[in-house]
Amino acid sequence: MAQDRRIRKTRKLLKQTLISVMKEKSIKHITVKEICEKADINRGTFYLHYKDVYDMFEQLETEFFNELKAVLDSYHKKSIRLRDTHLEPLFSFLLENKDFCIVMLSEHGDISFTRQLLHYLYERIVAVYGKNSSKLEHYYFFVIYGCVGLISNWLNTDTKETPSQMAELAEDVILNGIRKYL
Amino acid sequence: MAQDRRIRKTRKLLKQTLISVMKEKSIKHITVKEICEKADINRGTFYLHYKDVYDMFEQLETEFFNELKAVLDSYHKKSIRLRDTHLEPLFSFLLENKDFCIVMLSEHGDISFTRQLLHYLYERIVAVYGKNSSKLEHYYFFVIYGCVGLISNWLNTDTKETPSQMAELAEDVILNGIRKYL
DNA sequence: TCAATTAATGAACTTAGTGTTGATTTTCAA
DNA sequence: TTGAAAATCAACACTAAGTTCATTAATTGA
Repeated sequence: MAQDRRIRKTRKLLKQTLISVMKEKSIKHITVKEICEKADINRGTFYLHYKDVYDMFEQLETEFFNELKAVLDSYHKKSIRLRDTHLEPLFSFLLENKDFCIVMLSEHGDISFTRQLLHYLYERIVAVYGKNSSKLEHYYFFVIYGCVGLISNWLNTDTKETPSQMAELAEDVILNGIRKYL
Repeated sequence: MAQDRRIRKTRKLLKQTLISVMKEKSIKHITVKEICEKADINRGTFYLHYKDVYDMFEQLETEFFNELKAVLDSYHKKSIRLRDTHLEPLFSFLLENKDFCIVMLSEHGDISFTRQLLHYLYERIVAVYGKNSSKLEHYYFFVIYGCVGLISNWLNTDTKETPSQMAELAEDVILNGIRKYL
């Protein structure tokens, strides 16, 4: 964490402004000039912290995934069930960062956020179940993309379910499919 | 389809060039200038056809999804099985457009392609199984994202399986989950 | 094959955002 | 309170965007 209060305040303000602007328009049409004007921060100051809009975007991502990793690691081995060790804390963390996640996963976001989330889930599932056949690999991809779909739909329908309910639902569909619901 | 041969040739060349450049770098860093130089086409000519790089990108997408829709509609009701009526023709069409799909779904692509593909699959699944509870809605999102995951992994691992094999695999994991494979 | 039409080119131009610099002011931590 | 460092401000050169218009080349259909 940055020591100097000025640095903390500047970065926080720029971050809030970027997320706020992303609610209205796509990351690809956002300029450094616009962010700085809305944040009322000198454009030169922006360049003291970030190379460009995408560099800033990536730094926010990195921050987010480091936090996520720290949270999930703390749940290590307290229980045997997937839903307790991985799914429930995952959904809880996403709920805490709801606004951020919604814009990042939306059509205004960048493909790299979704891909990093997928990559992260992939690492987790391989760590738990190992890496065997190419067929199993296909299933892993199905499941991790599927979870991102669940997450996206959950966040965009006012998170009516609790993280715990979502974890149960996710575990069920991962393991048993949707046959019984059709 | 455009009548004038000059128009057809110009657009085809620009399309090939864009896809080729996207193999090396992300859409967000590609300029009109670069495309035109690589295609050896006057920059002014580009603006006769497209507003900007993203407008071009969107037009290619639209073309692609119109074709996909036409293909899938032709399989209507020939069989009762999901894998025959939807999955097999879907995988076949994607295989035919492999190069295009790989770059569009890659980290060099734009989020809008993935989202349009998801949107399209969503419409299909709702058409087949209807729209009931919010719980079922969650499952739909799980399944359609899951399919995109399967597609992405399949295309990026040299499409070792046939479209028919992928259709069977997809149907199985959608309906029954992955319990038996762990 | 010819004539009318229309697409593509080339050059010029304005506009807008980028990224950097250096001097100056403000804020911070110790 | 003071020295250090962050933020500001104005100025700068640079690059790509997007438009205009006169000119050249290619196409279609009669």
